[in-house]
This record gives sequence, structure tokens and C-alpha cells, in this order.
Amino acid sequence: MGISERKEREKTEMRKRIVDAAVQVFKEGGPEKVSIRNIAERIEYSPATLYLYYKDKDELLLDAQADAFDQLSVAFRQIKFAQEPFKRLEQIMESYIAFARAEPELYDLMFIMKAPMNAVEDFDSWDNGDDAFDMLKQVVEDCISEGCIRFTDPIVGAISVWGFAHGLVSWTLNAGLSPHTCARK
Amino acid sequence: MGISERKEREKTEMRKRIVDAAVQVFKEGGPEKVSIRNIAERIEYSPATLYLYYKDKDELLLDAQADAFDQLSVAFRQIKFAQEPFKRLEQIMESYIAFARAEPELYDLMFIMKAPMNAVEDFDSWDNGDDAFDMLKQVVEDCISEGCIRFTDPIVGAISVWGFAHGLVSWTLNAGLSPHTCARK
DNA sequence: CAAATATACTGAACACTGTTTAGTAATTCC
DNA sequence: GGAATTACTAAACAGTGTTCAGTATATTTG
Repeated sequence: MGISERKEREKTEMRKRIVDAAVQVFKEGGPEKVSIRNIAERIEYSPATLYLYYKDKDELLLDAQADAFDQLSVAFRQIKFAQEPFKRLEQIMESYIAFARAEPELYDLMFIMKAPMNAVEDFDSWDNGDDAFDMLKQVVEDCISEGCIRFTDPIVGAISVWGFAHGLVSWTLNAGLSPHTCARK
Repeated sequence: MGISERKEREKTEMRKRIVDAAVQVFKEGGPEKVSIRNIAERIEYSPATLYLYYKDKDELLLDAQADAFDQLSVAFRQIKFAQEPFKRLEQIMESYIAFARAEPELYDLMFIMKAPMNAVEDFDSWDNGDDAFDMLKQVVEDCISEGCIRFTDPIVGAISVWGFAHGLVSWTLNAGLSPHTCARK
């Protein structure tokens, strides 16, 4: 019978509505406005209802964070990549930084990490960032193959690049990404 | 008259007591236990009293964070630095990562950033990390002078190294810092 | 179709949180 | 000594995440 399937479908739809509301509230009001009550009000349900779809707030934010990371992946995928691997690395870094500037709230949502991380056993079973990270890792691998970068392990290299970009974002209220900034072969 | 000086002294002593209590509570119970009430109880004062010494919780945590960063600086200063600049860079990274592992709570306190950051106008007037960062920057400068690193701007280089170390800490539940991990000239 | 059951939802409460304010106790000044 | 200043606190306010008893709604059964 299709009725339990419909119920299942409604359940995932409801979860999506909740997550969307959470992201929206976050974008509008920042971290401190993302309360269960605010999210519930936005979708016109009682606060208690959210607990029928999410175990707790951390689990909810984990999904909201996944949403934000998905949008970063989308941004990465929209890059018109060059042939040169190193050029591609620059492009992906620029995209990362541009995203952080264009969507500061989503960016915060990604790196408030602590809350969503509580919803997960350990760092290994946290996979919200995997998509975006894997894309970066791929480019780093290409760089390694061409020998235009000093790392040997693509994961370690990707961590370094990611951390670099992240640090630059924190620092950089000022200028745009200067060309030779990226000259970190 | 020395009475107003004593008052002044008592005021700074009280602030220190509060910050110490905050750090202690943080170390014992993590971020969610650092409530005004818990801090106040530890020093046997009423919660309201803390507001005679700190404008709000963010300002208090800003000082607590400064405390944590100071301890990182101390760790850096205890390094018996080698002659080779690049070796020094490895040493400072190892020290950073060792600190994060030895004092995970203090490390969290440094990078819960958001709360203390609210107590400050902009990123420029946040200087809690300046001491540690400057030490790293100095080493990076030496590396640049010797040409054993690819960056030209020591600040940008230091950001990269810092971000790299930070990323490694997030990643690295597993192994210790493998030697060639640091081979990122 | 009506009764019984399962599902979806909510109002109200609990134990917290940061913060403010009116009022009390202690200290300093004259 | 008494007046004025300072240090402190109890109590309250508005908000938080979360739970639970109870109420509607929808589904299944007789």
C-alpha cells in the first residue's frame, strides 16, 4: 500500500521544511536567532513538533550545515576550470573566498562546527564537507602529478590549502585575493 | 593617598579571579558549562557581581581567551629552536599541534572565537593571538630570507602555516605529526 | 458506517541561560 | 560619630533547549 510511503515522503518533506527554515533564520538573524522556537514559528508549528523530526538541535543544525556545504560544492562546480592544475587550485581558492564573502552567514554555519559536531560520534563520521573537500583534493592531486606543488599526500595538501583559504578569510576584511597571494606552490 | 590605588589593585585582582574561574570551569566542563552562574559560584560571589567587573559575558570570555593564547605563547617560547629556519618552522608547528592535543579545552577556548569576537569592534582590534602569531611570523620571515619557503609576504605565509596546523589538528585524531607532513616548503 | 487504534501535534512546564534593577551591607570620607 | 560612597546581592525578566501529558486527527479494524 502506498500510504506508508506517502507518510515517509511527508516525513522527509517536513524535515526539509525544518532545515530550510533553520537556514533561513540563520541567514537573517545569525547564530543567536536560530532557536527552536524561531524555527518552529517560521513554519507555523509548535516547538515541540520539531522534536518529532529531530532528536535535538544539534542534529538539526547538522543538516542545516550540510545544506550550506552543498551550496559551496555548487559554487565549486560552477567554476570554469583552466587546464593548468595550479591555475585550477587558484580558482578553487578564489571560489572559496568569494563564497565566504558572498554568504557570510552560510560560511559561519559551516564553521560553527561545534554544535553540529556534537550530533556526530567522531570527526570521521562527519561528512558534510566531504563533497567540497574531495573536489579540492582532486585538484591538489593533479598539482602533485604535475609537480607544481610540494606536498606528496593529497589529503595533507588539501588540508593545507583549505586551512590557508580559511585563514585568509578570517584575516581579509581588506583587499581581494591578491594574485601572488596564491603563489604558494 | 594609596587607598584608591589599592581599590584599583583589588579591581584587577578580582578580574583575574573571575577570568581564572572562567578558564577553570571551561577546562572542566567545556563550553556549555561556562555560565555566569557557574563562574560566580566558583569564586563564591553572586552572578550579578561579575557585571561590576565585566560588561558582559563576551568581554569576560575575551580575557579568558587571552589567557589561553598566552599559554600557547609560553609553549612556543619553551621551544629549543634549531638553527635552520625551516626546522624552526617545523618545531613551531609541532608545538602548536602538541598544545592542541595536550590542552584541548584551551584550544577550543581559542577558537570558539565567535563569542569573544563579539566583544570587539572588528577583527583588527582583536589582539589575543598576536603574540603567538608574531612568533610564527618571525620564523616565517627567516624562512623567506633563506628562500626555503615560497611565500613572499610573511603575514600571508604565517596565515597559511597557521591554517595548515589548524586543519591538521581538526583532522588528526589519528597519528602524530608525520615528518614529511611538514615538508611543505 | 462506527468503534478502536495509531499517528500527529501542542500547551504547559522544567531547568537552565544572560542580564538588569532595586535595595542592602560594608567601607570611606568629613 | 554621621553622611556619602562603594560593593554586593536577591529577585525578577525574557529568553533558551527539551520533555511530557493530553488532545485532535487520521488510519485500520469489526
